[in-house]
Amino acid sequence: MAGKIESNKKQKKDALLNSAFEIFTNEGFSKSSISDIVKLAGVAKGTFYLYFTDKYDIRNKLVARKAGIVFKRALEAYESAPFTGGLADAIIFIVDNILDQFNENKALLNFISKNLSWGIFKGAITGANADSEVDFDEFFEYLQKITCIERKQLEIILFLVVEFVSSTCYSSILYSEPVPIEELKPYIFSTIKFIVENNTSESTELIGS
Amino acid sequence: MAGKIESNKKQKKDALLNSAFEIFTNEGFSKSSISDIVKLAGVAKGTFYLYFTDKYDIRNKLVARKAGIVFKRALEAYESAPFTGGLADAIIFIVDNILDQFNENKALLNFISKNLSWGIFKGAITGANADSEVDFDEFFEYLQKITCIERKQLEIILFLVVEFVSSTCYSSILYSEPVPIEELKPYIFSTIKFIVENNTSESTELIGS
Amino acid sequence: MAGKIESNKKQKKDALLNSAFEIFTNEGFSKSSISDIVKLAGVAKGTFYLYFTDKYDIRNKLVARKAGIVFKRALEAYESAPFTGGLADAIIFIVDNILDQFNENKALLNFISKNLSWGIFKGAITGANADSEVDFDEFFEYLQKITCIERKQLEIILFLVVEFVSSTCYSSILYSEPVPIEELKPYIFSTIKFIVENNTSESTELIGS
Amino acid sequence: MAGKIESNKKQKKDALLNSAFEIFTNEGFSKSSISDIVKLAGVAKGTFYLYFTDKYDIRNKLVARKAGIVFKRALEAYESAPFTGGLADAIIFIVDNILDQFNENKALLNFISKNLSWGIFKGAITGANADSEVDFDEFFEYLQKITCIERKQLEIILFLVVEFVSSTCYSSILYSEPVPIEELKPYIFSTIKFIVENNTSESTELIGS
DNA sequence: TATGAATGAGATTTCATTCAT
DNA sequence: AATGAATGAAATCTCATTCAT
Repeated sequence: MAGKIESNKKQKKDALLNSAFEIFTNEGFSKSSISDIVKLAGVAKGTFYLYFTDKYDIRNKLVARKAGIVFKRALEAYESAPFTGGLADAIIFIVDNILDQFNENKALLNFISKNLSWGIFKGAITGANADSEVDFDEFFEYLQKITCIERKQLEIILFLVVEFVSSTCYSSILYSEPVPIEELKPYIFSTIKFIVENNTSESTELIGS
Repeated sequence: MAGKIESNKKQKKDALLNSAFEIFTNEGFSKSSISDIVKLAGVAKGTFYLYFTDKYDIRNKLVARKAGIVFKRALEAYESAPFTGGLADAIIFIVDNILDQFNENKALLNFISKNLSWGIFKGAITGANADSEVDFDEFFEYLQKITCIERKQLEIILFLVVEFVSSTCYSSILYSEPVPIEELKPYIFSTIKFIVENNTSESTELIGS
Repeated sequence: MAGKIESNKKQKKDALLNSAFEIFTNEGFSKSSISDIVKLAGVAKGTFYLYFTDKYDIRNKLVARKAGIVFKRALEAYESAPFTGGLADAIIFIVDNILDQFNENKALLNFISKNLSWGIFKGAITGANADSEVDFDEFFEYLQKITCIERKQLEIILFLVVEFVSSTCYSSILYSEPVPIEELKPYIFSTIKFIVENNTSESTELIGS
Repeated sequence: MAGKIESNKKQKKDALLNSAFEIFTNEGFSKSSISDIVKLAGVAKGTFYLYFTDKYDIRNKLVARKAGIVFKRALEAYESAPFTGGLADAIIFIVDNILDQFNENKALLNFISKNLSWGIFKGAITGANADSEVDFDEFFEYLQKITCIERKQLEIILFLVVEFVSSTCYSSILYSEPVPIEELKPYIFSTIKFIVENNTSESTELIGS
């Protein structure tokens, strides 16, 4: 019984999140209204305020959730691939997978890249956010363990990579500007390789890979 | 005196642009209203609509104008400096100057980086936009001439650099995340150097420098 | 009590309709504002938009409703009168009653005749409009049954009468132009008599009257 | 020289009248603005106020002018036709011609019938209005002379005919409701014949026709 | 929990009119 | 006579938020 109520609650919340994503990507955030979202979700206006404090709240939870899903998929692909190579190659593998996902789902790219900042990314990392699909903290510790790179250095590297990739892929995938993504990939990958290898000791290797 | 009317018009338009910048940076774009802007500018509400179609219009014109000013200053500093070095060093010089400007004026950074995309950047390049302070087209041709790099290649390089710098400096300067800008600069500069040199023939040098 | 909410809604809508009529007839349609209407109705501005899409919407609903009331009253008078005579006399009786109503309430005449067209009249006939006080469809079928005139013929006759009466009574009642209504009535009635009798078989009589 | 200035003035005024007609018929009176009119006319806003006091003023002058043109044409056709018959037939001839003109130019019908009232019609009759193309006064005296009907009687007859025709032809020509104009004409004409003949002595004939 | 009618501040936008040139 | 930039009151319409049910 309680479970049914629980799942019913989850259902409404999910309906709101899905509707919000639909509206945000179609109309743009500033032109989206809570009225639109609840109408599409098929719930009453008041219900919105039971789960979210305002438009910004639902957006942030949505970004973390969507980014998490993308990231989780890429990680799963990486883990199930017969993989050998250093940290740089591992990151490139993951980035490549993410770029492909975005290429398939441009609305998603548009939404995430317009709203994902390093701040939200780090916020998601804390693991406090229940809406995120991944525990970034775990992933971080995992990376530290297998690369033997100190936390701060690792954070800088990831920061540079994340910012570089997200900002360049945006206009390339969505508008083929200045060139289509397939043409841009070599530049992106070689730069990632440089960023990673130039900032880690030469001997760094993925332990256990 | 037809000139008097013209100068009066320019004055009104400038007052609106300046006020809009003030309001946008203090209140944030979505919380800024046209009412606020005209009040601060000291003009009537209807006057706003003589010069701009809506809030988005004035924002875009403002971004191009402000970005142009920053860029122009950096270029002037570069040109008046006793400079020797390759293209990479030239770009690094300019980027360094821009980062310093942003560090001094964080509101400006916040405003520009939230709204400047490669699209707007390229839009500004066409020179069609009368609100821009620089003719990027000229600059582009100038670069081509002195570097002997073909247009497309040059565009990709600039794209990578612009996106990389603008996305990384944002959280570093404004929030010191993941590290303060001075600590991040070495990473940024080495990456720029890599991007430029890895994508140009080794012999590329700034002619006449 | 769901009924309480329903009756509350009806109350608000009625308040808006009544206020709109008041404002429209006093100020004229184009000088009436939604602000004025809601102020008089004692509801919030937003409430207006819960029930009507704009000024035109409330006007059309108002015309149908008011015209329906006038018509209904005339019909009731006709039905409760000890009446003998043909179709022409029946219509004249009804028209006479309507003219008297308008003569008593010139604001109503002004409002209706400026906005009532055969289109709206026919629209009201469909019965789709819930704001109309009469089911014109029923009335139409009723007329057909008792007069044995085919639908199309009946429609033309009514059209001619309605247009003739509404257009002539307007300036006569409101401005006594070219002559006061009492002086004009003989002309109107004899013309109605001609229109009806000239376009129906001589034997047409109201069955059951 | 003075003539040139005079004609220049007339040119501007005409441009304004023509543009106003264009805008009124396309956008509807209430949605037409003086801005739109002057833009289409290619004159400055201030110029409008040199010739007209406001939107209503230009509309009324326009109605009188347009109605006058239509009427004048019908009269000319009547005068140049080899005509025999009574007053009723003469009026029917003129009405028929007007209906044909309206059928050819529905925007004109829409504009005139929405704005022509007996008041404006009579106002036009005074001949004071320089924008009217006809001197209705003359026409009226002419009619009196040849029909020997007293002024008041004549006015009532014309009033009934004008209102009857204008209100019925509107929805018939524009919307074919309740039937197309060609199908409605017999009803209109027979009613006109009735109105005229029933209200004049039997011997009334057009003298000199 | 869930609803959705009601709110009303406030945002955007229009436009007749003026007046210095 | 002609212009058109400027005005600013006033209109329309939106929408986050509340609260009685």
